[in-house]
Amino acid sequence: MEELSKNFIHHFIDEDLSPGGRFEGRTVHTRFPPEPNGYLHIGHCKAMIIDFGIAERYGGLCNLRMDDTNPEKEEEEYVDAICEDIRWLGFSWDDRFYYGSDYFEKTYELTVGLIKKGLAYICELSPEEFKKRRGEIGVPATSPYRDRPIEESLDLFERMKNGAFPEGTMTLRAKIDLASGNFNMRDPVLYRIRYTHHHRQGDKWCIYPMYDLAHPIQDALENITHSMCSLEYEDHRPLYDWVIENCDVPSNPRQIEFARLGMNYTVMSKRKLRRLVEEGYVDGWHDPRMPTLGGLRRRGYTPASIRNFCDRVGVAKADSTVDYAFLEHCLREDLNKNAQRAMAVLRPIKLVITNYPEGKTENFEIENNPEDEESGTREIIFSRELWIEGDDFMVEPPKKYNRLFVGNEVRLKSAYIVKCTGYEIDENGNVILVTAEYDPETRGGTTPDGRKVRGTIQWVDSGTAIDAEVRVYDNLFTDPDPDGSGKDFTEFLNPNSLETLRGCKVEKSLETAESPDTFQFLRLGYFAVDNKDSIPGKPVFNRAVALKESFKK
RNA sequence: AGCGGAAUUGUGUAAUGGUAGCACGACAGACUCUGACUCUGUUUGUCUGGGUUCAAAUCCUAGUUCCGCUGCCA
Repeated sequence: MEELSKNFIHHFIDEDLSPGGRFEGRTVHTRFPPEPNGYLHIGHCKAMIIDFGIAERYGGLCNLRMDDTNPEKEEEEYVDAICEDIRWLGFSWDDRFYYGSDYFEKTYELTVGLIKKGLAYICELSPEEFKKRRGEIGVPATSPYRDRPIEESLDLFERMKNGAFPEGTMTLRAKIDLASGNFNMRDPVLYRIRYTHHHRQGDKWCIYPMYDLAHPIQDALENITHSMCSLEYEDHRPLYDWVIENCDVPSNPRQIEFARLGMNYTVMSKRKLRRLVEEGYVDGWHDPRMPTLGGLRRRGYTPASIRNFCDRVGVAKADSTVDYAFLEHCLREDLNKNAQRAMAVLRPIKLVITNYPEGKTENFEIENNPEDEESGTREIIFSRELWIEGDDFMVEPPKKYNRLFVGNEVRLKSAYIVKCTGYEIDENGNVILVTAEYDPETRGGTTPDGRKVRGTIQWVDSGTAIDAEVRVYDNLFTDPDPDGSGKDFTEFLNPNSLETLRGCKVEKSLETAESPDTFQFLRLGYFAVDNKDSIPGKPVFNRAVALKESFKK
């Protein structure tokens, strides 16, 4: 068996599986538990890589569970979107799809058991009152209700379930330790009253379990062995274990915490992403500048690139900020292998080949992806008048510039080698046209005489080119750490995060391309067609990675 | 202050007492029908002070810094 590198979770699991370990002889079983109150982002993908990945690595299973214990925030709309995003990434849960709310009945029963053991009681303190009694660091909390007789709590809990009391008037609390330094153990609330319609349970329930009660029970009922969650739940682990130990559940899952994904030039918290959407800084959850899976998809990120990224950033318990450039690297890697190429120019200027017959056209066959023979070829049309990229010509070229300037030869990709003979400028001094002569001996871009031509540029036939609108995206924030200064993160929004280029020219093949996934533009970077936004005849391109500066002085 | 965590190069992550490695970035060079990709090379790191040991990123100890918690959210 090959040696895979291990992270700290693997070490824990190996230990649990080894002879005498906690789960010796058991099948590893994990779960991915999104809360259906928003859309998934790349941070969730890291969690999926961990949850689904560990199951796969150990030959186990991973459940998908909608964590919907709070009726106030969760909506069905998100459930479908979440499933779709997970499928898009390529993870599969087969028939192991659950809702946390499916366990409400069982959770209620188990909780009654807790009360019977004298481990939970009905508390009539309001949130404000409890806050006053909660105590301080080193000062224990006080509770006038924790010695309530078991029978009385049992009765009140049942009536609470039956809707006898208004919201906020009582809760069920665990009887643990009012003096604990870990405030989560100071008789935490287990159930609260909410007369809110639940997206699946309707109005069946008016009491809802808290996460700290519901989650361990759900894990145990699903026979989860390893329950991975983010670092902020570390303080809750004693409570998680308390629930497992004291409820009559069939298994004893182990909670393991890891640091969530942080990336520079972005924000990841659902709350902040929601603000960006609701306050109109972006055009919805799927705006290509968003780190949501929907946004990344529209920006040209492939599932493979995102998964690979999340896999390679690793897992640890230290807070980390991963460089956005690494995500771009992972995309480039995938695109290089798999993306179909096409030629386009973003800031076009005209190139006239003066010794090429007027009215004549030629077809060239060009490979769709030089790294992938399976990708086939396509035809491109060549004529006397072409569009070329504005910065592929310079009046006064700096040293080492090997594209077009008067007297220099350059290769028009897959077509001919041309020599620049002149240019025209308008009244403002802008170059509006470049002239060149082609060498008929170099058809297909070859040099029969073996001469070296260093520059190769991209071009589009002017007679058949399609006018396109290209959107160029930059980071959403100007600061690598929008949260770091203590200021509101919206102060660092990048006003130039979206630039729309009109009058771009792209090759005709894009008009009929069946499913134009992703294209690479010569020397400039990679672009993706955003199918959702494209207007027939007017392809829209999104920049998928940062433009590489094409020439450095 | 109480409780719980964490510190390895610019960034992320390995090394679980035995050569501090890998990836990204940056820089330099080679190659190239994409100034892309690829390849080669370079630079920079164990938070600090003590201790144990033939040997410490790893174990002990005393500090420092950072993060999380004081919802009837998850």
